[in-house]
Amino acid sequence: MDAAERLITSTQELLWERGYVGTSPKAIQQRAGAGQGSMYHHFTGKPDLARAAIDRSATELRALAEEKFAGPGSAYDRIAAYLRRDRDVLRGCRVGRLTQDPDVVANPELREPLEETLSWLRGRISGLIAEGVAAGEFRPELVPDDVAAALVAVVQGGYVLARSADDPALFTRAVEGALTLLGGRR
Amino acid sequence: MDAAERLITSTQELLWERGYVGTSPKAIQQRAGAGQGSMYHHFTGKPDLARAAIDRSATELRALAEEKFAGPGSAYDRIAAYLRRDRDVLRGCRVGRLTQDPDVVANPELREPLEETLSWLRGRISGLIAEGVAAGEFRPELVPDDVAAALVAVVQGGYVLARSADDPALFTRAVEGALTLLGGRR
DNA sequence: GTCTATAAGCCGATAGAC
DNA sequence: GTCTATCGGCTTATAGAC
Repeated sequence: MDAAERLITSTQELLWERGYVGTSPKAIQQRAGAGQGSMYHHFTGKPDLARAAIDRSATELRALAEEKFAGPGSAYDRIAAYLRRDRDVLRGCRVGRLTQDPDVVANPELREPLEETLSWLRGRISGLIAEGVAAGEFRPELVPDDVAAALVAVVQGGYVLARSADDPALFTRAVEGALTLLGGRR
Repeated sequence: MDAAERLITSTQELLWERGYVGTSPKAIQQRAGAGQGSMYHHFTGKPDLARAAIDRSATELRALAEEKFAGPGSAYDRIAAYLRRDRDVLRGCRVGRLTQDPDVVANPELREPLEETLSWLRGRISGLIAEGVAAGEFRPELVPDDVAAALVAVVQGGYVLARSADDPALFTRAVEGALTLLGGRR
């Protein structure tokens, strides 16, 4: 693994753990085992490197989600598989957490991959809801885009609850509550 | 308003805007119009002042929520009133956002008010769900604690969605989706 | 109570040698 | 490509005068 690559993965880790404001070039360099010169040779600065790292994390997240969305079973089954997928809950969401970073949200270059990822997620789930409604699996009054937003929000908010109490079980509670509300094969 | 008071409210604002890691004593002092000496006279340091500010924000949040929970109408009505209450959505949650701050979560003194607040919120909503189930207003299979966690998560996650897209409407989508799923007076 | 002075170290970056 | 040197400014205090 070359230096540029190590810088990106180290930045991914630090952004996940400490956010953008809490991550310094120095910390990135130390974790990557690279010097100042190396970092500023490969990237124009902290925002440039962060963008590369966020893009990488976004791609990883989509792949993990798609694995469940494309799995077997009914629309409900696939949504449930996504919501219940193995997560290191107390670490939070590698993409969603950056939403709380003022310097990320204020910078269109850095916010773009966040918006794209969460938008894709909503769209993917919305399609499954529509599919389930058409199949008579879900109540017909469900508005796919709204329900999808609610489900994505439950995941993001589940992390918040879990971290506030230092207890992953609260994430599970929120997800199970949402699945009961969704109520498949009524 | 004396200096100690101005320091607390300034810290509340900055924690809300920039989080704990992103808020420096210097920035607090400038916003409060107070000097170094003043701040370190009234508080032992940044964590001490932050704790006072977080306690204050937590109290404010509970009061705003209780206003809706204690309002008129059925259980569904009161939950809907809470979920739909006026919010400056793009600012995020003054309490929930601190959950993403590694230095807050790592410090039991700072995490405590977060846990208490979100726990109280879940408990309050759980009680309303149980009330609604008993009244035949909600489906009997709803598990109050789980549904309450899901609804609190929708609010916290709604902020995430809205901030990711710089669009408050996504918060509204998530909340309306959740209310449809909850489906009062079935 | 509030002020100013001082501190060691980090922040994000640039410059130029190798 | 990577290294070291240097930069002005910020960080989180502490000390002591007023």
